[in-house]
Amino acid sequence: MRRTTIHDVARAAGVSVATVSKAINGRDGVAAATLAHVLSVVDELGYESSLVATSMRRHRTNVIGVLVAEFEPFALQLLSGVSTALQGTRYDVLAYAGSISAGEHRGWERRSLSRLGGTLIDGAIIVTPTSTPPETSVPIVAIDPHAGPDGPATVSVINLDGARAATEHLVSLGHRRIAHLRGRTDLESAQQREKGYRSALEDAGIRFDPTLVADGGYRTADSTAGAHALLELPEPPTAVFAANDLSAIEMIRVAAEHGLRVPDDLSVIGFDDIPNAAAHTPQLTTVRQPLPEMGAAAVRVLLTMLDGGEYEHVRMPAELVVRESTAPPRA
Amino acid sequence: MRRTTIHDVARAAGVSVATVSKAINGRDGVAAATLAHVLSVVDELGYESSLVATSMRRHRTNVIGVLVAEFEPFALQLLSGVSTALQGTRYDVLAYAGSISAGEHRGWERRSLSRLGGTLIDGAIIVTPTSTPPETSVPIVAIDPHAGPDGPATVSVINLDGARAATEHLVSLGHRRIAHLRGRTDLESAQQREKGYRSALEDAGIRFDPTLVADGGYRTADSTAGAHALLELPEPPTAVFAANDLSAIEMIRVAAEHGLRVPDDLSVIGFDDIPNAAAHTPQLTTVRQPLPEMGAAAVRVLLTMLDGGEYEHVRMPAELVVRESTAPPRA
DNA sequence: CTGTTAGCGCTTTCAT
DNA sequence: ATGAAAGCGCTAACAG
Repeated sequence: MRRTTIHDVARAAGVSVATVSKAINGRDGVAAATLAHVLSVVDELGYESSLVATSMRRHRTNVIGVLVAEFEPFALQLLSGVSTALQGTRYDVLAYAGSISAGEHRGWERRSLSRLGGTLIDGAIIVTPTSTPPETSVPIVAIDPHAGPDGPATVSVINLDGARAATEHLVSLGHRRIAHLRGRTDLESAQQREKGYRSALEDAGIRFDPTLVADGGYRTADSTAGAHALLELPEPPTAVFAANDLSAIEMIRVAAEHGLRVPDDLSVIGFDDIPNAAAHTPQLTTVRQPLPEMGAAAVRVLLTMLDGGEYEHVRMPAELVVRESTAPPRA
Repeated sequence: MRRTTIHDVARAAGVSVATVSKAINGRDGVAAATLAHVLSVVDELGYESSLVATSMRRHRTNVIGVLVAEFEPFALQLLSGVSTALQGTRYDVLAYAGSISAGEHRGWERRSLSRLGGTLIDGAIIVTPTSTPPETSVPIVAIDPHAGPDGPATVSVINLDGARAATEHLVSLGHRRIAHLRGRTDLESAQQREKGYRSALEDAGIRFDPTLVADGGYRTADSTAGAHALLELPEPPTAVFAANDLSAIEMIRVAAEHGLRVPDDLSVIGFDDIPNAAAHTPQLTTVRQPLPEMGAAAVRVLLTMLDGGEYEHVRMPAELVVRESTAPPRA
């Protein structure tokens, strides 16, 4: 079954494809009678122009791309905000997970951008890119940007303050041996969170112990080893600040494997406040990022850029949310 | 800044575009030396072929489309499952919310399908379509299908049993005046859930009262009026079975406006078990749909179809999850 | 082994 | 007011 093309419409209406194109796009130079007739045929045949073909000729599609490495909860929440913010505008959203078939994780955003940009999408919102995107054919804004030299537009939370708040919360509960399961170290967010952790320790007069920092990479699977390592330390921590909720949840799972209960035997705090954080047992204490709002902010910046406006760096506050996974250390 | 095209590569490498194309796609008929040279230029220039242009010529893109009306939690969870299931295959995922700019909700899937199908995506997974999709140029599978005559492939939960379980749960707590905030009545799922509700009432010897059924439409905004109507009845219900979690949550919000607390003054049960259900206060009692698994099932069916296999109707069990939003009626 | 050519579905000058 | 033709970036015959 072949799709209906503009040629089919033209043939059925007894006019040329050029006329059909004009009729559909409201260009003038079409007689009222012809217009009505063509549109009725379009309707009858259920014709819709191919996004691909249109995109190729006209260099504008009215679709915004959200480029992600994979559809994990963080990206999904952002997407939800982006989608809501785009209601009532002339733009549709298209979300693309470009690293799935590629296998290769690094550089996925460049690949996606090259494949979609300039055609198909008018602008892109890139989530957690693995590098600072190069000058591209379309405007882009990065959410949770790479740590390299500042690319144009970014939206992120004030990670340093968020991490400080998390660590201070643990300190205030009486913990002294506080570990950090860190994030994807190529991202600015992970670097800032580690920095916030260290600075809060310092302020509390706690000596920084490098053996208490393990890699989590922001992903469940990448956190397992680090979580084990932390708990198998000769002198294990009584609390851990995980760089995001996914690794916090994995931390808790691994702790259970070691016979440790949270928060009784170990306090765990995360970062992000994905929907799963509050749904988890125990409910996760975390630092909330206003994900939908960040998505909306990215849309705002991007639309401004598409209208020829200036780019911007948006920073939003992160907020400590105390729930059940943190408690004072055992006596 | 223009995007790098195959012409740029050809020029830089001093060969024709045809040769570049062959080199990139591993076709034979290219000398080893030429191949190496071309690939090095490709690398240097950071060239990636345009998905759009490729799609137009070759009628295959290795991308699967997930078509949704909007990115709400239900679709997002499904997307997550789809994405995971596609790992390790040669397919990428592209999610498209086609009704955003259109404004018009009805028929969004036909529009999306026409715009993307045949080009851009090799197959589509359509979430809650507003009609039975017509024979199309690409294989499709519908999740939570329309109630019309069966289109080819579908994936859904056994809604009737799920709804019965929900209603029976309410009955077993001692409720007799049980309302139903129903879903999008054009969907099979909503019809089956209402049917399950009525059949469970009947089995319990409770006379069906049509004034206890209000419209919710599966969306927060569409549930508000129905929720109010139910509570303003001369003889209001003591429990309500909301057709999905979004409307259950709205039901609870409206109840609070009426000074009613859940579950003390009113029991509310939802359907779906979106992440927010467990995160809500009070935690929502609901009927769980295995959303990620359903997404994965849809992928499996679609890949089979893409390989020339037969379509299938997958039905999965729904499971009652008792949490905090239901309790016995007040004495 | 390499290049020339046609054409995917559409929009846009430019003739008529 | 209408249509013929060129061309967006690419691939697949086909010639050389």
